Amino acid sequence: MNNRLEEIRKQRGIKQEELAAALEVSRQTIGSLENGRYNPSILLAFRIARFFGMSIEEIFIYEEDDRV
Amino acid sequence: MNNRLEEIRKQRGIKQEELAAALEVSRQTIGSLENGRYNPSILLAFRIARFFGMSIEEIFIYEEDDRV
DNA sequence: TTAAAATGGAAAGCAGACTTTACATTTTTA
DNA sequence: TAAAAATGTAAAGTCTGCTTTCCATTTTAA
Repeated sequence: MNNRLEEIRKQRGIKQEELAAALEVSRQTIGSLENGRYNPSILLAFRIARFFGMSIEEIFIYEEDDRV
Repeated sequence: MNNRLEEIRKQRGIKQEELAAALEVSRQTIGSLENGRYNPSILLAFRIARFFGMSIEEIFIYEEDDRV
């Protein structure tokens, strides 16, 4: 799964650390998501989407062959 | 987090086992989601939403105090 | 109303999401 | 250009999502 996290975060002019604080997760979690090391839990995805005022689908890009 | 899985599945007149097969997960996974034993991964949430032709937000109901 | 089908749910095991700690590299600023 | 700030990334640990197996309970159908 791809995502537009880094792009959206930079549009808003905020740092990984600030986003992490706002979402109450670690900075490493944000970095790991931005660099595709893993996918967010659905709860974190909701919190990210809500923080940016967007839908999950606008931020996280599901690809047909993504397996559970 | 709440969800409308059971309601939507029954609207479509399909069984847990059929939904499980369509999504390529186990029947127990569907039952566990419907009964709130755990939340889906974001990949499974995407697959469920796509299967029903709905958005994740229409099926899974995030509540403000849900923590990661 | 009994047999079959559907659902509920537990246990053990594996993989992935997230944490903290720690250090290296890159980018920004003075 | 040197110091400071921001980001990359790894390791070990915990917790949760999902699996398979198994059995009990509820619902449907003959």
